[in-house]
Amino acid sequence: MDTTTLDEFEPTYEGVPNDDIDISDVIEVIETDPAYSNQPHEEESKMYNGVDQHHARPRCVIVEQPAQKQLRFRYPCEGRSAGSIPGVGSTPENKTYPTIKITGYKGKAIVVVSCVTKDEPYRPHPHHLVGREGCKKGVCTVQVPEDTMTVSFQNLGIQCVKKKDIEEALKTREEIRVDPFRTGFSHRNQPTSIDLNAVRLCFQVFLQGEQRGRYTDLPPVVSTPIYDKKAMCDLVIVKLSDCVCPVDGGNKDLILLCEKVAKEDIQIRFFEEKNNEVVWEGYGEFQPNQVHKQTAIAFRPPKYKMFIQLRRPSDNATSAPLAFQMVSLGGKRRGEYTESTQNKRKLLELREQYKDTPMPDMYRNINMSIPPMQPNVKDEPDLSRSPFLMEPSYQTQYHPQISFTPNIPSASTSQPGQQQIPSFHAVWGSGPSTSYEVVGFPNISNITNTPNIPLVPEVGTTLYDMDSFKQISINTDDLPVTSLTNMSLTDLPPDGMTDSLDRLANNEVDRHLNL
Amino acid sequence: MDTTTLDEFEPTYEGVPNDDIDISDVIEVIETDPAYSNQPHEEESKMYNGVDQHHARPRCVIVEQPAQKQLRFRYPCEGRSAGSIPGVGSTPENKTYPTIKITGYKGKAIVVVSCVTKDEPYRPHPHHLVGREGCKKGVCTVQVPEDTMTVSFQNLGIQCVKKKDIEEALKTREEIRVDPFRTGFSHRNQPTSIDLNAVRLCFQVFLQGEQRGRYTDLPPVVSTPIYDKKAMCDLVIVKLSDCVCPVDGGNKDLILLCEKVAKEDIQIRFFEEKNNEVVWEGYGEFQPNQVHKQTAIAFRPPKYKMFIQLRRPSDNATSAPLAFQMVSLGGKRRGEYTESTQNKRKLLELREQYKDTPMPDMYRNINMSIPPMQPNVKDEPDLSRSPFLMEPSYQTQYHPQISFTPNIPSASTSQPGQQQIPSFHAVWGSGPSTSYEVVGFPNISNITNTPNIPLVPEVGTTLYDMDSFKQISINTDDLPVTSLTNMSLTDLPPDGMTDSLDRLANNEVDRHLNL
DNA sequence: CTGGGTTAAACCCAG
DNA sequence: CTGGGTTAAACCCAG
Repeated sequence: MDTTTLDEFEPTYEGVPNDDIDISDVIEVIETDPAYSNQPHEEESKMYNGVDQHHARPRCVIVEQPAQKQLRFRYPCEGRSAGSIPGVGSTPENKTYPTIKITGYKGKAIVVVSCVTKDEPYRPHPHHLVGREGCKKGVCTVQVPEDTMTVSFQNLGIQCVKKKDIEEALKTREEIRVDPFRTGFSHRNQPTSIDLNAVRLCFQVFLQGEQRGRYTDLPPVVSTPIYDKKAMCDLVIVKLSDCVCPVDGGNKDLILLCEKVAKEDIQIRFFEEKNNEVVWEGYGEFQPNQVHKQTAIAFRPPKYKMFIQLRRPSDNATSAPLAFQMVSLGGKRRGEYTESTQNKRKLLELREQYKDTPMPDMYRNINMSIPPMQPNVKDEPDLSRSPFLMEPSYQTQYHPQISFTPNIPSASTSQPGQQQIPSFHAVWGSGPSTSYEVVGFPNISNITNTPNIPLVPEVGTTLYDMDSFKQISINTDDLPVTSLTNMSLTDLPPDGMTDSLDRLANNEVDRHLNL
Repeated sequence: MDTTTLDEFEPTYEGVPNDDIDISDVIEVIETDPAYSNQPHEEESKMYNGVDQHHARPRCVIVEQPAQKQLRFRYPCEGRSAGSIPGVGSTPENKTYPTIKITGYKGKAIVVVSCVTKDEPYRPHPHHLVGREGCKKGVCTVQVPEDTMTVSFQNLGIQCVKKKDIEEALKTREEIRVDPFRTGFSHRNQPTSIDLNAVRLCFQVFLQGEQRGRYTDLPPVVSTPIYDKKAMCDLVIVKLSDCVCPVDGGNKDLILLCEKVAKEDIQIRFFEEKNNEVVWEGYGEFQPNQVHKQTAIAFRPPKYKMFIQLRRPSDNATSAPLAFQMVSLGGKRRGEYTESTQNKRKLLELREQYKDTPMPDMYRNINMSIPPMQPNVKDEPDLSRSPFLMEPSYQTQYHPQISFTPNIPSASTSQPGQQQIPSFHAVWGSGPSTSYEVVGFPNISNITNTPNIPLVPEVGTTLYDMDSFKQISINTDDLPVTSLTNMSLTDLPPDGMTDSLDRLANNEVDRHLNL
């Protein structure tokens, strides 16, 4: 192995970067080492100073990766510090920074940090590392403290070059001979091939050999990619115009405000979970041109789609499933009828009331008439043209709730798994019918024994009067039930279940103020 | 008066710009004329060639002003033509261009067009005029056809300089001595003082004197300002999340998508017109930070506010008005009750049906109980804390429609007064009551004579069944009317009245495709 | 000074 | 080639 004399290297006190190191000299190691490559350096360990060379080969290990998207790259023209790359695990209370540790060696060492391209081969990246300490000509050179053999880079910013300056920046890099993977600098001539929104940190460690001033290099190590926060922002729903919609998606677009998205690369995913498993998902319908200025999307919620099959409880046998789409009556002739919906609050109350009563899953045990559909029903049958639509029997009396949960990152920390998940509610529309969602419940009489309906209901009991009335109509079957079909969930104020999303729909745009 | 020899001036055939004119020489006129100023040139007319100097002083008149915001200024780096400024009156069918005419003179003349600042004094503006013909060094020089003495500038684009290049651009302008109002070029040192988003065209006309090659200048004329289309765009509502809301504004924000607006300088105005007069207006409530990325606004619709007073028809005497705010019952305790609304379609039908029946204005002749409010009611009484709120008598049975009209510029032309005005509907909420909006109508029996209500209404007649049922309940007064109070207008599909806005809410985001 | 929103400058796609 | 949307670069405000 070659070692290199680093004449000017004058170690300062431990742990403090040495601004006097001339990178070119450190780089000499690389330049003059014919065996240098990306492969493990098999022979090297034996000559390291102070190493137990039989138990551990000296290595550079990244013990704290840089955060991926926490830092905005800054242009030189912004005339300011470029900030500090935090560590992945950094929190406001416990800040961390990208950190490396040299294992299998104790003694003098120098680290040179530079930007390389995100993708292999890891070419020198024109962006500059800047910071209070050790940064010169876009690379950062620090002496490793001998007690810990660990360096935490507390002030490493990324100063991005503009396209026009790529060539110049790479020329500089070539001059100081920082090309960790020996890829050369030919990419300087295809400036557009370089992704300016992502870099990796590359750590090159130089160990002092037996003679003071002579150094040997370890294989370079690259970090996980770092993305420019400005370009690659997290997906964030800032606000939603509505937090309820009919099960068939309705005939009105919703509007979602969001952080910058690319109109050709964005979806709105609705999903339903049960016991932590996704039991249903659907996507908001919109064309790329419905993405407004990259920050808002007008879309139609998905239809809640399901299948129908026979099932025999004794042996769990099932028939082949048929696609089955529930539509509100309003869907029959678009624009013709009111979209009637069901009182969610009441349903929840009923559920709560009967939650200990053994009964089949509400999602299946329903009093529903099934039209004689063809076995090979298309995935999305155009029910508006179905002959069965005119069948009264097709008018469903099924009114469960579904909820799905847009992914809302919590405000300040981006810890996965700690997200606040407001829910969005689809509501079952209903046409005229004489039975209702409560048909799935036993003991229906329990909630229909309120025979005295005040003609002018007292304020504060309105809802209950309505329910009573409804039950009566269900049981007596002598009143047109159109009276039941117009409770609008969209008019419902938030309750416990919709509260978080309602906040989103009403206040979340202010979050920048409140953080 | 001085005249100037324009040695190199070789007139080409009429009406065609002469690229060979050296502007500097034309400008000599200005430079060497000590009397030159912004004031009218009193003495000049007598010496013009071919002029009836007793009847008209030669003048340059702008016969077609440039369009104000139709052209995007282009940077040199965009490497392309900068387009053509249309005339104010330009339409796709009949394109016009900025045009000047020289009156009171017939003969050889040259026009020099350059950009000056929007505000007085009209200093040379660094932006360049570019175009196919006659444009050099940022100014345009054209020979005036002698037959018409009119020049229409069919290809005049504005190439904007970037801030850094202001100084250089003004230096060039100084070199060619184009400074129509003799303001000098000192503003070159305060580049930030120059508004780069607006210019005026300045026309300087030089008349050929008796001797060929000798020219005299007319007072410079400036056009109306031209704004960079990119910077100063028209206010456009692209989409609205909802086209109905409760009269009290509701408890849900609406979202409006728009073209770029400044968050500190934008309002959402709601207004109601009657016979072309604005009878009510209100503003959407939002904070500047509710403006999302300059292109969307989350806001709360205004409350529809009114006053109450006594009026004696015989002499038109009126009492002092009291402020009166109608609220839906849902407003009483937020989150407590459903926001009940009224079936707008039916109301419209009723109106249509009775439109020829003499009756008082629906907006006043209503069966409404008024709580004993204090004379000095605040403008926006906090009704949620009012003791009267608990009074059943306060529950209004008043259900008119109000509509107001967001200002939607028509797509391609910006002709004032030719706008398509979709309407937005506020709906009156209602609590339980035994009478309804129809109380204002005579002959109520006319619409209640449908005694046979099918128990299972036929599909397609649902709405009518509902109406029949409702009327019955109104007349028999023996059914709880909660059944009536839950027809959600927000669930209503568009009808004729809401159609245009509904299209806005659903499709307008696509308009870029369809134009 | 920082984070981060907004504007000005460049770039580039679709018709 | 155009109009006009989008990205990259600069600028700048508020805490």
